[in-house]
Amino acid sequence: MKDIQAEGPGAPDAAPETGKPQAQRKIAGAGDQRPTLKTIAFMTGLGITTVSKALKDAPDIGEATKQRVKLVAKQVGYRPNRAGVRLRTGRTNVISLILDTEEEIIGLTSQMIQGISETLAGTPYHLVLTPYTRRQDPMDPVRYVVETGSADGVILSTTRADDPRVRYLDEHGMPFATHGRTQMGITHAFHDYDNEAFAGDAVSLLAGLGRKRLALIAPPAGLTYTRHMQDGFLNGLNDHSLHAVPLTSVSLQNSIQEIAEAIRKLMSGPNPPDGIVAGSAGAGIGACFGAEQAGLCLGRELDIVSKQSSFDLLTWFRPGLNVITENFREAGKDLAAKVLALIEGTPAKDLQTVVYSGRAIARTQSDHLPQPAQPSQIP
Amino acid sequence: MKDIQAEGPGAPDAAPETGKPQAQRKIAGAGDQRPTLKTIAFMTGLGITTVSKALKDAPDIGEATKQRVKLVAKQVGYRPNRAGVRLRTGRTNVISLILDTEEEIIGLTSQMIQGISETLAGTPYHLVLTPYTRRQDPMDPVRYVVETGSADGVILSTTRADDPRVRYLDEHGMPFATHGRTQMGITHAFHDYDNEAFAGDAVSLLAGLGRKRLALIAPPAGLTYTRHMQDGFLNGLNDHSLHAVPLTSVSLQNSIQEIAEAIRKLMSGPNPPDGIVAGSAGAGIGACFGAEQAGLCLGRELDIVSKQSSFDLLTWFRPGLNVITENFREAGKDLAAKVLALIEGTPAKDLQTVVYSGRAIARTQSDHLPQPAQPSQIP
DNA sequence: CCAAATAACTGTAACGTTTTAGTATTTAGG
DNA sequence: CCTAAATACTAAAACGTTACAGTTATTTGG
Repeated sequence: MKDIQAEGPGAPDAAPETGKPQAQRKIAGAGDQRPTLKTIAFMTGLGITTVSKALKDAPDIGEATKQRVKLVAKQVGYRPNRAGVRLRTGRTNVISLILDTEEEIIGLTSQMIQGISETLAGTPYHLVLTPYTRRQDPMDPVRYVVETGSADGVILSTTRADDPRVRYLDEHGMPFATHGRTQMGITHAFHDYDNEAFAGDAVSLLAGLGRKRLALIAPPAGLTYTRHMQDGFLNGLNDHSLHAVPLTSVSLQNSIQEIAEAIRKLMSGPNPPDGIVAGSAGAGIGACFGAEQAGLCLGRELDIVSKQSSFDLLTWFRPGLNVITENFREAGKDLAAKVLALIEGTPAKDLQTVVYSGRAIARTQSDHLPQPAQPSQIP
Repeated sequence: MKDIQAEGPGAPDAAPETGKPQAQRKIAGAGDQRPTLKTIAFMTGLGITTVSKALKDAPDIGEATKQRVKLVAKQVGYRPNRAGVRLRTGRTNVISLILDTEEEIIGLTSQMIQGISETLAGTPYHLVLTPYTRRQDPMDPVRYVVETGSADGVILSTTRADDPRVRYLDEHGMPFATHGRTQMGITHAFHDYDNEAFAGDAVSLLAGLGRKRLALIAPPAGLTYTRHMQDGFLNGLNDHSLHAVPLTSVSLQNSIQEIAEAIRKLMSGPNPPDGIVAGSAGAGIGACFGAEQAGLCLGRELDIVSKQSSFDLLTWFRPGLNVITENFREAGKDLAAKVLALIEGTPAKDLQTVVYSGRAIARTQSDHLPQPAQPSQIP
């Protein structure tokens, strides 16, 4: 148990005020005189080294002394100076979250951050955001972190089956965990949602509703989970002897409007699907709009199964829109925990998780008062 | 112009590889041998001091020397060591974003982060997230940042009219900018959306649609913009001689479900409103659901005007749902710029902005194919 | 009783940077 | 020609921390 050492915004209570509220400071941002090891050394009459060791329970310090030092440290509200530690040890106490700011699976960013913060609270770790845009090379932020040593660990999102960032981080020995798997023969920590199961369940659900011709709004090509979701979808179709309606013009990356338009076209064209599996909340919404613009009624002419983030937006969105939830908050929580474990030496092979939230339940029209009373199940 | 000094993930291109890809490192996260001032000093045959000064264009270094030093620095990919700088100067090159993780005005977090990152790219600043939950004292993260001097500047969200965090930061001389104004006689940097104008416009729009009895889904009590929005709403009602329908059971803080339920009740009760102003996208969605559950049709029995974040979700959501956009990305961009300006010495009074996106346009039913062709304007 | 081992503590150096107070060398002023 | 000032450069110290190599006392064991 790091006791006093545990620093960070979520750490044990703040010290009683350091002193008087000093009006001016020499350097921006620094509270005037915060206690250092020297302060404690002076107060206890011990050497700086002794204090340092006592605080981290070194074996060659007397028990009584440790107690004394810790007491004083707590009293004066000692918090180790991050810059000092970092300079000396190279340890940054920083986890870097690298994210594609343009990607916005609705609640993803905030939920993920929330989860990560939850894990990091009470540890000395800070969360630093290292975003990049699509115009940049995705390698940029990764290289930056490694080259400048600006973090002890990294969390990656939007993972690709063959992801150069993963190779780079692995080669450079930087601890990292990815949201999503890879397929490149590198053993690394990851947290993934079982998109295959999701798609499979979605198909089963639609099959149960009597649907025969299904379309999938899939993630953009290249991401690992694109394959997973497609596999699950196709296997599901096979299992239930249903037909696929190809839809390649849009992916989850497209805007709601674009998806809506694509779905409208699809539904208005020849041989439209009677069931749609949407890989994200945005796609689900877009699909609804598109179907409506084509003059169709969800739950009657077609049903949709959509994924949504833990931010519960879709559940009550439309009848005929069935929802399976992926919990990004949990993902963030777990990813952070994995990175911390890596840093502490846990082997990556023990830090691989695939989760699945469980099956969705087909929702009936009765959940939606304003709709015509007509069961969505076609027996 | 900080040239070479400009560090950060968005900085000029990375150095050509430091050396061979070393497999093991002494300390996690550090690339093996990255160049320091000492390296450059050795290479140029100059003293460390000279190099340091040359890189920051000190006046007492010869022009030729500066050129030489900068060239070498660029060649070896020199990046100042953050810990060194921070230890020596107290400067962290960090901006801390303090946010209530439970608050989730749909795109807020990610949009804001995107904006902030945009400003910070190309500067040496990193963005550190310091979240807190409702169970904590909102002062905790603020105190933490000040006491540990862990940032050069702070961005606050969910600002209150009388906000102890603002007082604290001001008293301790920590540069900060708030998203939203305060009313406590402290001059500080802020970026605010003109919620009074928003509500006023929303009312005008509903008045133009012939609506007479309006309800407002307002922010939770205590936040500054709650007052603004209410004022705008009430003034608008006055101007158009409309009536207010009180709605106090829910605020923007409530979940979509809770809002939907409250609106359903409201619409089913005596004297229901025929127009609703929703202060956030979530509230707008909830209001739609609630109205539908009460068996009403948007655009016919009632109209709704909702705010939404720049993440364009509502525009095509329902007919009768009119949208006014608040751009959180711009807010983040501006807030970050303001904090940087503060750090560089710009007085806070010059860093106060209220923006307004402009009026919404009443949307007609014809935008929505599946709806009965019936104009939403009641002449 | 002395050597060796143990326990408890400490000084020095170093991490990379900037600031302070310099030292040479050249130029200008009288 | 000598002093004063300007120019170009630099060594040393310090920021707070930890690793390393000690240094005392005290205890053990032969």
